[in-house]
Amino acid sequence: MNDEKAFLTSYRAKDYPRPSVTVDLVILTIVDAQLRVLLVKRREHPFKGQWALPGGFVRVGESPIEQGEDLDDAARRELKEETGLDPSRVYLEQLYTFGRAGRDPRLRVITVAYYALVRPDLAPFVKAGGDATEADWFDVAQVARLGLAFDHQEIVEKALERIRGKLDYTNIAFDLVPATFTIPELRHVHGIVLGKPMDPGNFRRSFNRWLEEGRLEQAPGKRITTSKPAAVYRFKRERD
Amino acid sequence: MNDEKAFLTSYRAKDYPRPSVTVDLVILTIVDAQLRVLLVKRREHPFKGQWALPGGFVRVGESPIEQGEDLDDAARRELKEETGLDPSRVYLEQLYTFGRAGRDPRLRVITVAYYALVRPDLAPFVKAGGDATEADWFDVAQVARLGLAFDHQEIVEKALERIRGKLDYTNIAFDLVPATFTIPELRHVHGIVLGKPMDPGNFRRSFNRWLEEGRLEQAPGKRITTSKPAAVYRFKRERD
DNA sequence: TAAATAGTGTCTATGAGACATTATGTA
DNA sequence: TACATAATGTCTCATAGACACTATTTA
Repeated sequence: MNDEKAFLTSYRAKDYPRPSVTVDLVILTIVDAQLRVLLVKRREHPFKGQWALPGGFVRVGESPIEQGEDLDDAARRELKEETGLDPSRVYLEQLYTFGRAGRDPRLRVITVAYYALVRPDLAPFVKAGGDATEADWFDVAQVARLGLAFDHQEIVEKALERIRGKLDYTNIAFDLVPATFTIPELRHVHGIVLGKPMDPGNFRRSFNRWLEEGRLEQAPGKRITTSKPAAVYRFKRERD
Repeated sequence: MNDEKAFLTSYRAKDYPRPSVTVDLVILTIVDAQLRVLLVKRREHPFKGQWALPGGFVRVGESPIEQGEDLDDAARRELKEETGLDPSRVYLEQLYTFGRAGRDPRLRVITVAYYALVRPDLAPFVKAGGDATEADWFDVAQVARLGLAFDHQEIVEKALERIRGKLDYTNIAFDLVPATFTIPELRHVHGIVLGKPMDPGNFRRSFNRWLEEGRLEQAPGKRITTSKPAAVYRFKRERD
């Protein structure tokens, strides 16, 4: 026990060079029938003037008992800072960690990337430019042309890969529609994310399975349309 | 451009507290019909004397042009150091990043976890205790009882979840059999990983599909057995 | 020839994809 | 009533699970 105390004080890991660690966020939503990602314009070098993923440094404490914030908390904090949204109302998941030497030309930065799914009815409330930075939603199909800063293009692609893979065996699609939605609306979302239209009949079949499984329930009301209105559903709130 | 230079020198991120970053490895193989993980006994506090995942600090450079090693390289280096195996002959994939404040009682440590699959014919060559540390292979079903150091139990569970999920839609099972193998042998591996025996007929059906897809090919020779010997196959070497 | 294991075949249920058809609400 | 879209139904094909059966090699 004395032994342990002695060790704790003599521990020298902090004498070795340490990297900076950031969280970067791939914040996605659907606007105008396009899958869009929130980007911020860099106001400083490097990559000044280019678009980048929102993100920031993980807060680290220097004492053993006050070590700073958890990674997930850092991601939630950044989400809140960049969008103004309540993190509890947004799906957030760790994506991958990018740490190539030289990915930041200044110094060694390792970034833990997260992706977030924002329901489109909340997207308009995202205060574009939270802390006076320019920010906007971009069609994910267009970001390659923008020439993103750092390795952020790669991070966006990894996020798309992930959500496309998880789309049909998880509930994540429900975080890309408003609180209530119709079958055709959800079908369109799937089509947009996967980049190809879904068959109405086949999609409905899957949808009905989800209903039977209890992941969904019918909601009161109907959509105001110019033809036959569709029934309205909602997601039964408990996360997978 | 002058502007940029000025910024690079004045950049102050290094004045903020930074975490230590490590890579930890969940190195798996199959020994005696059990899925086993390589653990090392800690020789220092904290958790002195307890079993832990092998791992180590990511090497970080302090100059912008010499920033240290990539994360994947750090994982490969640790793998080589801990097992003596050629990393090019081992399947290695980033798993998840664990960074809860307090997970290391000494100071803030964020660890990027990787998992590795070692072919069982290579496992005996793993020099248990590479750098004079005690090391051994443990049945994954038993590690919970050992009381692993840090949050390593959680990391192992995440690795198992990952490989179980990827088992039937990727080629990873081929990294848990010797270079040549029979259908029953591969079937046993699947059964061991998933924790339940596979049906011989059904498994063979899947196997034949992989053959048709060109992921496998028949190899010369047969197994020496006490009854009817099975045909021998090998994996067509190109990674998914 | 018996034992053991490799290897084959069959029946059923499930889900995906393609596509035709019917139903229902609005203008 | 016409139009638009929601909703249903059908056919085919691929795959998984359960399980019965045949074939082949060794001792």
